[in-house]
Amino acid sequence: MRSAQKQKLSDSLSHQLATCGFRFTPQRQHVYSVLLGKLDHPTAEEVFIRAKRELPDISMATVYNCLDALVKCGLARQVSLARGATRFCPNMKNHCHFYCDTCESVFDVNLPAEPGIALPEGFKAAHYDIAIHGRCPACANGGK
Amino acid sequence: MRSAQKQKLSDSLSHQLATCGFRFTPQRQHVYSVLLGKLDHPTAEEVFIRAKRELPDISMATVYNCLDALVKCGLARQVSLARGATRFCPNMKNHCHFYCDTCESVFDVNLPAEPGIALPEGFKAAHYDIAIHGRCPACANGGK
DNA sequence: GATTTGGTTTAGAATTATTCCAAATATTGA
DNA sequence: TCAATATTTGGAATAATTCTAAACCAAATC
Repeated sequence: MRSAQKQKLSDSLSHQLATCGFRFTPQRQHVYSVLLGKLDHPTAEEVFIRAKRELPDISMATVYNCLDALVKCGLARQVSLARGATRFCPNMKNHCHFYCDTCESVFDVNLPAEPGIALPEGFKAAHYDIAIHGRCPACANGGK
Repeated sequence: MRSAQKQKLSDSLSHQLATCGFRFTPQRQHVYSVLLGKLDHPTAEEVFIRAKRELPDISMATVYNCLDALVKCGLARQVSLARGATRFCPNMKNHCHFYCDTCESVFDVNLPAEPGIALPEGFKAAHYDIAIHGRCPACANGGK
């Protein structure tokens, strides 16, 4: 990534954090860059392992804190697809997730528009989470 | 519930289990009736507590086993909405879930039709899981 | 510039959620 | 009825997440 681009990213991160009353810290910056570095829906544990390469002293608690801050300020989504660890996704475009029940991989699937589901009186929707379960191409073939 | 109705339920349970190669057991029957008894999306722990009232010796491992069997044979859905325990839902009609981020309650929301999302070549969808996050009527008013 | 204030990080303990295991038991099919 | 196999049980083990207190750090105040 070019340095100017990196600068831009950290400006927007800093701004988004500030908007929600969070401080900008090296840990948060790095956790965000780890998320952006590989869009494979890592768990907190996986983010922790990746973050450690550059910040060897970062702790698990901090990774959770950073991820939560990113989610709260709208720079990442938390993805709960099955029992087991929650995953994180920095793709904030309108999309949903395909979860392969066989290999447990997650794929982003573009959504043309928000679903538009009629809610009963009084419910206030903040966001939609659509998950499609099934088999990915590799598992649909291989696994018979 | 009338006895004839109960009989019918356990017939269909027995049949569904058999179809997937599972055996019909008193524990599975009771766990299923616990789920049907209160449609509030309980966690495995909550099911365990409720099931114990009638089957005091049932174990947590059995509750998980029963719930998994019900899910696999199509009599219940597993619902992952946030970090923390998975919940279970015996409503198999076409519906989605509204999750109140404030009080953590779950509500069923009717869906007129399946969403119909275009998947990339090779992906095989088994089922859709739509969750709407936001605030329920009580929390939308009270909080704030 | 020194001080206060409060958010953040850290390591590790604690808790929660789920899975695994081996022995005992129950169910199904022959 | 008997054998074969699935299921249940209690408890141990593991995985995922949260909590806690002390140290640290940045921004606001004096």
